Amino acid sequence: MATIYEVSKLVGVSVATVSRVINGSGRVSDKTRQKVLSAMRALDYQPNSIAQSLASNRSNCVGVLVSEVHGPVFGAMLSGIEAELRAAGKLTIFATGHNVEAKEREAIRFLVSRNCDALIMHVEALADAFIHQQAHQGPPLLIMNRVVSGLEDRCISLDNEHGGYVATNMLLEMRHRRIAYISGPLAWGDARARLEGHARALREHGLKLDQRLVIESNFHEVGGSEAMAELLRRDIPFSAVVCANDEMAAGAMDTLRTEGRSIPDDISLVGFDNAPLSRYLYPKLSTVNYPITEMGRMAAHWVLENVYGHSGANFQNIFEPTLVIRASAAPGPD
Amino acid sequence: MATIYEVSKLVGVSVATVSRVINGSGRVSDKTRQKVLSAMRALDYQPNSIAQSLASNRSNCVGVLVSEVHGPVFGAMLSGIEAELRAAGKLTIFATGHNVEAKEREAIRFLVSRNCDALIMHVEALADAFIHQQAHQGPPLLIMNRVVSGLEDRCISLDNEHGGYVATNMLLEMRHRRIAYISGPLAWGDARARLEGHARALREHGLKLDQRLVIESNFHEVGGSEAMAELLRRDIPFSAVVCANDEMAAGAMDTLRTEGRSIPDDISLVGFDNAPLSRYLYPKLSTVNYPITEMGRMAAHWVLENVYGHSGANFQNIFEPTLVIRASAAPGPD
DNA sequence: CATTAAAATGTAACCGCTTTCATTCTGCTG
DNA sequence: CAGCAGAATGAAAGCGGTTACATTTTAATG
Repeated sequence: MATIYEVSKLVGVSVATVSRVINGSGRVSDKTRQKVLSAMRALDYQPNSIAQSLASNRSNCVGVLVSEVHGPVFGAMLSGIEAELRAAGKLTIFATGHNVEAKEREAIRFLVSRNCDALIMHVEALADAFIHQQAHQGPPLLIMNRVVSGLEDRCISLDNEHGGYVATNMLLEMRHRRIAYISGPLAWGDARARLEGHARALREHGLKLDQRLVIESNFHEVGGSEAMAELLRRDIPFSAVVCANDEMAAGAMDTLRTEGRSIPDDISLVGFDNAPLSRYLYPKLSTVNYPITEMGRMAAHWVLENVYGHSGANFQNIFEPTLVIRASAAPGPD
Repeated sequence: MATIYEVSKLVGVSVATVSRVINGSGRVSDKTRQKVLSAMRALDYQPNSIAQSLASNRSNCVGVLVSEVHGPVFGAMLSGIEAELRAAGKLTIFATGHNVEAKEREAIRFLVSRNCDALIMHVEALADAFIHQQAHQGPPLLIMNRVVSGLEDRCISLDNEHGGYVATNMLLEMRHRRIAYISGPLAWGDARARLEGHARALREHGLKLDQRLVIESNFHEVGGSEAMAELLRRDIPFSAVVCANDEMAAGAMDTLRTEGRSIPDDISLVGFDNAPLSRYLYPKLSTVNYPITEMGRMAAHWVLENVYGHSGANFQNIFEPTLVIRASAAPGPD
């Protein structure tokens, strides 16, 4: 590979000048610029990005910490981030934390050791304190799907409460009155917020939350399946169920079918996330859209503006979920 | 961040010695090594990976080119690659090619410009010639899901023919005799191979391929849906359908349901890929497993051995697909 | 045409590490 | 104890760029 020296020699200018045309910095006469450019082309010259990074103290890469690469959420998020960054010539690097504190820590170390210029992280196991510390000593931080107090302006998240609200509200407007709820682990903020939204919707319709119709589960398919079995076992009438995510809804659907309940004729079902699987279930699942790709884009956007100095549009912290109406919910009994 | 100089100063040795203990290269007395290590700890020293790369001409990162980051296949592949590489302290970088030739080209340029030590690529639009060229001038190459002649030992792929064979064979053993086939674009090698496997299975059972029961589609859900509609329209009896991937199977399922055909009572259905969605369909889809995560792992493995000199296990080029039996296929008519 | 500010370009230090080669220590051997 | 091989360490030249600062050109002005 040609180096900047060979280019400078070929043109008969100093490397400084070549560097200037590469970076569009400093002033270079038009004539020289053209000569340099054509020499670069002639040699098929490509700046060595590592040398650039070392000299400029800019790696032009941003680290992304996710739980897993695959799976509906992270893939989409990474996808949004990468698309945006790549268009700006920045590199996306990533590491997985598997929702385990030690691994998340280690992943951060790994990404930081690669000198990323910014860090976008989706972590669940790490404590707020650690995040604060990291925010103060490491590269600029952005936190996804979580609100860390004191760092609100660095957090990009969904208005989960509102999501829970619209899900239940839709069922209420379909005249359902006895609505069960299968929740995620209430230790997690998002699960709590979704449930609160559910409760608020009920309140606003003059109903109160019946704790016997709320089951705390684990966001997984099997959990949803078991939770639904438990609900049926309790034998308290309900005509609709909100699940705090689509996976649990899939499990719940399975149980309902096994028990001979028809969806949505006997029981209406609503999920949350609008994960790809929700379109494949039968009947197709009504759910709450989680604009995770958009949120990834926004994160990348923030980085481009605040770290790389691109001027750009306004920053949006909180995203509003919207309803996705499909076949799994129908008007309830009068 | 502390530099190697500060460490060397603190210990009272030269940077060369510190470098030796960092890399475990050269000889260092045990006493000195200990002193250096504790100094590194004291200063919370972390080698600057960029400087290391520049000096050693090794970036310790490998590039992965995929079509998309999200989606069932690539996420899983990336996941396998990353897990393996990360365990070896290597960085995985990626770019998306969107199955468009120009973009795939550009993505390669991008990854190579980042000085990756190896390149793992899943490309569909690029011609063999270009791949050959790239193999000769760029970093070591590995090609996923495609067999490029002349570079067979660099290709990791599924035995698609065998996959097509086992899918159809299962149906034949269930006494189905009239089996339709919804194919992917026959311009693609994998789609062709799968169809060939199907044909061989038929032959081995003394049947011959009825072209009227074969439809070339596009690997997408809508395509599968339309293909199934077309099959029904042709009004040629069949009791089972093999779809060349799960997405088309999902579409086909939709159409069958709309047309009032019961699965598997009226029609048995088999997919291909064992994509996550296959578990969510109703009835759950019987399919052919595509061990893409394993294949990603293997790719990473090859790189670790052949580029980074790790000694390791044997290399496997061709992976065998296996049947995943679920509810969508049942014994056929006598 | 001399003067001068601005524009264009060059010089060279530096980014933080690796690695070659030279030098200094060790501990043995005869 | 001289002589010496091998182990341990150090000195310094890169790796390929960026950039502060110095220097030379250029063009405008009186």
